[in-house]
Amino acid sequence: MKIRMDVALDPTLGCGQAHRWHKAEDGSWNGVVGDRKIRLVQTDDGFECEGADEAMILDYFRAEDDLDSIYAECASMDDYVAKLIKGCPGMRILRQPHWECIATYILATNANVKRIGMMIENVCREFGDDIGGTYSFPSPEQIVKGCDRICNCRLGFRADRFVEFARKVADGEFDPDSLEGMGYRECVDTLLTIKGVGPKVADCIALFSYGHMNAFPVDARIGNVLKDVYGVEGSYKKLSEFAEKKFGRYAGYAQEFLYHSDFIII
DNA sequence: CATCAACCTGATCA
DNA sequence: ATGATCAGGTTGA
Repeated sequence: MKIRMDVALDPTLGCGQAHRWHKAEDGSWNGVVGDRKIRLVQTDDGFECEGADEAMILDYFRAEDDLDSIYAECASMDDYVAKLIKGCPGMRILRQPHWECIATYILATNANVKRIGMMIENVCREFGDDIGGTYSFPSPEQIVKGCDRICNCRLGFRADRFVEFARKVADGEFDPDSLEGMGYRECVDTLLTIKGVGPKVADCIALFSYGHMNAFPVDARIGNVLKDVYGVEGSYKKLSEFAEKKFGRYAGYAQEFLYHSDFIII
């Protein structure tokens, strides 16, 4: 199926916002979203897609976002970001499934990207369904049901938090869909009630799953950029407030460009 | 509210 | 080779 869209798959799927995509040697992108095994091939005006229906993939790529106007607004807020944008066109923020996004980001604490990906694959292999050479992201129920095997996933101190969250969702105590209509602040505050979700992870989830484009996750790397480029440092709250003022309602997009400023050729 | 050590594990570095 | 250090942070004191 052919999808027409202003998008560059490499920065969008390779930037680290989603963890289950892998670029094959032939240049195609293979990944799993929920229980769908998907293959994408970049074309001049979008991409070729196998494994997902059109509505699902348009939703996942936030097809309603007009990159030109978003980039123009980001660029108008800051010269440095403006330069980065020119060097990295077609980068889109995704809309990841809520449960999957929260669960995976609970694993993303104090570990490097490689290990995060490894933990996620372990979880999928252990609890998910075999969907032909790879595994679906497990449901909360699948995790709860097999939680005595969690040690096989090598999650370390994250294991308890991960299982506890799965149990809460399975029990209906926490409903990821219920955050849908919330504003940014309420969404983040609700996410912060989850054990294993702190301010940085909450912002990642708000941005990558609930569409709060003003969210600006501050991790170690972004902290360095803010210090080196803008001369600001301090608490999460302080940096976060600086970013909100500096980059405006699309701060999340600005964050993505700043995060990868090392790799973007200006 | 700000600060700080401890935390599983696997990779990297001395 | 073997031990120290570090990595998309969060928690609890």
